[in-house]
Amino acid sequence: MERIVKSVKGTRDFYPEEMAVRRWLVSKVEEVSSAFGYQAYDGPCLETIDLYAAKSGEELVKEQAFVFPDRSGENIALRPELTPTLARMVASRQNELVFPCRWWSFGPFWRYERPQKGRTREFFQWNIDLIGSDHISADAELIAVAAEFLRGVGLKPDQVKILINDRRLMDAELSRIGIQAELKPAVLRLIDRIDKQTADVWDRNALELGLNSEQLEALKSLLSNTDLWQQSRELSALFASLEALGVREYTAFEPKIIRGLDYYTGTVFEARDTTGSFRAILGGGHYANLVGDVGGRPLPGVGFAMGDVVILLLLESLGLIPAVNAAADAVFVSVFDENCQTISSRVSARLRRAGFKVLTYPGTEKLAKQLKYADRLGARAALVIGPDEIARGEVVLKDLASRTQQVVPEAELENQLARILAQRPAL
RNA sequence: GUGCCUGUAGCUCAACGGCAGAGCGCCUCACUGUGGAUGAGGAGGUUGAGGGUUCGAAACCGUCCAGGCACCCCA
Repeated sequence: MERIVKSVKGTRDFYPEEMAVRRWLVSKVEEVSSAFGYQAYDGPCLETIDLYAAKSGEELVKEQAFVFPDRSGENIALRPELTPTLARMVASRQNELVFPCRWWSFGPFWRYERPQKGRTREFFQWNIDLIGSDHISADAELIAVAAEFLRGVGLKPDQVKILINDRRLMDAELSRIGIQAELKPAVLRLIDRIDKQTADVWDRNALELGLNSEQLEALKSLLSNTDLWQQSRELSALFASLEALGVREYTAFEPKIIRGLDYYTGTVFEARDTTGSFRAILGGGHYANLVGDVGGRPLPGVGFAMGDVVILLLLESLGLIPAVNAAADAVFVSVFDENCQTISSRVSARLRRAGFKVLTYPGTEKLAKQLKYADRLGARAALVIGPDEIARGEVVLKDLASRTQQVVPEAELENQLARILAQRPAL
């Protein structure tokens, strides 16, 4: 077995079963994206390192991107995120695009990280952005998109929550309790990891940063104040908007949500399972200037990204991934023997032209083996056409799910097949 | 990139330094033109890889690989 060449660390093979699940996920993503009027787009998977260098200093690119020289010596990166690509694409056509524009994308990304549960080196990510609006209802819309997606895959408000905060509010609050501007970035980072450290360790880290004990107490009290959002005009409007959009129950204010990416300037949000046993499902926020780093005129927007790994782990754990079977609506046409091969081929072709999904057995193995094959593929129906049936112009039509069969005149085949396929398979 | 844990048949796991096994799954045959049953057979392993210790290693020791947990970061 070890003679088989290994796959690259942190990558996954998608066998038909996994591929079916991925395609199902993408179909849900596309469904909700289209429902809100978003258009699909994509960029290249290869980018020059310069695209990311604009945001130099960020760990995401310096430490976590796959970077290698191409044959001419130029440094190429496998895209670790889509936002810089999006920024370039928007900036290049800033004069012709219709703003605000609503774009979504689903594709592969790579990050050179230590793989563990919920984190791989190659993953797929849904990106969705509304670009060119500063209005709070744009923020509300993206959060509603996220909520409707979660609802669409069967998650209930008690299983998953979109936690929302606003960096402007936090900035104002930090000022109010007397934290100097230079200290704010470090304090924000500290807030971001409050749930990862024990209370006394966190307190000690806060004091080491330079906070005095009154500031520490004030900070802790504001982080536990779940009504703090009412002091923010933006967040008040946002939650009212979410109420009107019918997704309020999927959302909650959470002052501990900061998000790591620097370019968020307003609303920030992330979705988590309520048991807290998984990583963040999706994360996003409002940015003041998408295209500034790549040489365009300032353009605000809001967007989020969702990786395929965590959401699928969560859905799997809750039994929400539907059994997807490519052959569930297929008809299996058996081949009785060498002499019946032609008639089986004819019937197959006729059924395919009539719109059925038809597969046959290559060769003339004994019927039992052929039917077992059809059964294991999960085909819905099977045909047996032997000498007796040919002589009478009939076909044996088996309903593989109910384990029943009937003899039907050849002319009736399409009708009877359609009838069986229309029924829910009995389990 | 750091620390810790794990790795035995396709899957789930046994074997506490002494012949590498079970259940499920898989294949074949029977039930003489029919698939989730039953019965009878069978295949499948260099114990993640390559070293060391030992009379003897799946087990003990160090290296590498892979996965998981905590950091880091984030989807």
